[in-house]
Amino acid sequence: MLSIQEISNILIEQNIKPSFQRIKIYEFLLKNNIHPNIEIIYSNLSKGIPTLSKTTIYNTLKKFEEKGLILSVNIDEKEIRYDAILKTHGHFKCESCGEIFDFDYNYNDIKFKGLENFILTKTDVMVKGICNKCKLKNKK
Amino acid sequence: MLSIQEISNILIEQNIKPSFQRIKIYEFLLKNNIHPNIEIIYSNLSKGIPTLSKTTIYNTLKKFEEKGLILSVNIDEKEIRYDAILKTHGHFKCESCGEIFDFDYNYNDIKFKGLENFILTKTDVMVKGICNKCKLKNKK
DNA sequence: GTATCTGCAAAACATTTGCAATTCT
DNA sequence: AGAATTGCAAATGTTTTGCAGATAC
Repeated sequence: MLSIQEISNILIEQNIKPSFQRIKIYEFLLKNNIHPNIEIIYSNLSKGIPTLSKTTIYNTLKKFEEKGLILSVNIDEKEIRYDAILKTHGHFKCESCGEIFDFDYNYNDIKFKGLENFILTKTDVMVKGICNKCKLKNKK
Repeated sequence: MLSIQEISNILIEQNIKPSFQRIKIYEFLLKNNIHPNIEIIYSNLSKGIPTLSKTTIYNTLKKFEEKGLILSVNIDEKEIRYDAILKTHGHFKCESCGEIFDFDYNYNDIKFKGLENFILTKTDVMVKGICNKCKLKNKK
């Protein structure tokens, strides 16, 4: 796990001034690979930082995404979720329990027919369905 | 292009009572393959149906999606878009002009590693970037 | 001491809900 | 008449904006 100093250095490398709030938010994303929404980040961090505001979280996540430090995940119609894992992967949302799972796929396997001259900057494979746990639960 | 009668029959087949509003909304989606949001559907159809309310459009699209007649497209963080094309395809959003393009890909090319026992009900490949037209425009 | 960052309060939107009026059979 | 549909108005919930005070270099 990364130290505060290491996290701070990552922010500086990305041209983001490492404030206390920003370090804590990025640390939370790194430690909790749960594609959190603003609410989850807020309720977890505000315990330790009572003055933390949601506006700061919104501002921070927007800046992180602009700088390429994190990705927003749009699989949930209602709210934006965030992911600090930059390695290519897809997202599965279980429509029964609501949980979001990462899965691997091979980017080069996909032939994007019709986008030959386009510049592709972000790809996300979004899958919905029922996860194995819920599938077994519902069988009973 | 389908007649009102044919559209009506499609709705009946899907167990949807073919009201005037529903027929017009589905007809709009079929005729305009532009992944419209609620606002676009409303502003276009309310010319011909002055009493049409957005609530009805929301209700209708929700019902259409439940019954498998259309798909919601979530590539735009801000709002839901709708698509009457059910054939497997991906969506590309140009971050310069905002337009959404369909593209083809081969579903069977993708190996979903880690979802082996899951039930997959909906897959969408979402790509963002710059479309060719905007790419050329920006070069000047 | 000037830029930036933070956070409160209010605004802005998309979507949902409650409910009464309308329509259809 | 009875059931479903429509649509207005209000509520909800997420994200954005304006701005004043705090913080950092």
